[in-house]
Amino acid sequence: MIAGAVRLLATRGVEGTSFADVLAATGTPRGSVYHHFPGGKTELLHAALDYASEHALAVMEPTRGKPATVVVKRFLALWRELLDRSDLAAGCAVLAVTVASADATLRDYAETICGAWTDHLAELFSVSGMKTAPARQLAATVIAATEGAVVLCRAQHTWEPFDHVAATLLSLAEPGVL
Amino acid sequence: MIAGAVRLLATRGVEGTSFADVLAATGTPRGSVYHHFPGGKTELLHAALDYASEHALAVMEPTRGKPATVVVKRFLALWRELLDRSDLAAGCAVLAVTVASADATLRDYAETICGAWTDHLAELFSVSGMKTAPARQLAATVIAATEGAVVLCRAQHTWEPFDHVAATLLSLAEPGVL
DNA sequence: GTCTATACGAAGATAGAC
DNA sequence: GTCTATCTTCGTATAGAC
Repeated sequence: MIAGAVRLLATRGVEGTSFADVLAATGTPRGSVYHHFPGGKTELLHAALDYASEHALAVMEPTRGKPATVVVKRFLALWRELLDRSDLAAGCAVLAVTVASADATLRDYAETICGAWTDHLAELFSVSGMKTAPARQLAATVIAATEGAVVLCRAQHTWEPFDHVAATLLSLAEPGVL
Repeated sequence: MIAGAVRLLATRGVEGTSFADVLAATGTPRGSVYHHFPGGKTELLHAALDYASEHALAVMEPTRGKPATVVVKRFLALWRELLDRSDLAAGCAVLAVTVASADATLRDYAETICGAWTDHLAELFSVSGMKTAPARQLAATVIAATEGAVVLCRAQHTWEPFDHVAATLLSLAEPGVL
């Protein structure tokens, strides 16, 4: 059910992710929603963000110690898979909450996740040999450009933005560029 | 009223932009909404997207013939102003529609706008002396990274992502890099 | 735990008076 | 043109039976 919420969040946004939709999409019994999520929709979306965030962090982790280009490649692959599986319809659940949630608690949690992603990516770059400042710059650029590319691909129904951004980011991750 | 809709769209998303909110934010009389916008909310948001798109294109235009770094600087300034005026709360109206609109007509219009932005930016880079392929790659990267940076700044309440991305994009726009 | 039924509010849209 | 009143739909949340 949490995974279903993530999927809906990523494709239709916060307001498009109603309980009815989540239930219909996952086949979950209706009567037990507030049994499992006493906090209602906020709690469900909170769990969904958590799930999405952990998944992303877990995917990045095995690249620890590898060159920066490998880290970037793995990060790009994560999002390429998302776009591919959804036929360019799904995006980032965290971004969806950031730009369209009325709930300040949820937006704050999205803030935490974004910060964690940046820190994690920057640390992976540091371990791979980059100095702290360029590592943080590269991390911010990679996350921003990738998130933006995903949105553009969804809008334009084309892989072109993603391919262009991927090429650019990989060249930026080459040793000595930043 | 259209400008008010753009503002709400950029800060709260599609579902957060109710007629009541737009009216309250702009002081428009309530009874005449469907007089001016017979198509209802869809028509209002359509007009809002149009307005936002034209504004962006108009801001870019005076950089025609200037070096690519100047074009990028002006584009970045456009978004820096938006973030600054809203204290890191507002974002891109077109992006908001792309990620959270149930209306396929609106999403399609957002697609058109994204395409127009990319084409326009790529043409400015071409005029400034870049070859077609790198011009398109730089255009896609600039738009994606900037849009992503705006979202991250909103999420984290920090200018850090934007500053990092701005520095990276400016170095990418230097002659001969791409 | 899971169900049905229902209360409650929000928001889009329409009708008709002025 | 602008207003008020109202209809309708939808989504969250609760109550209570099984």
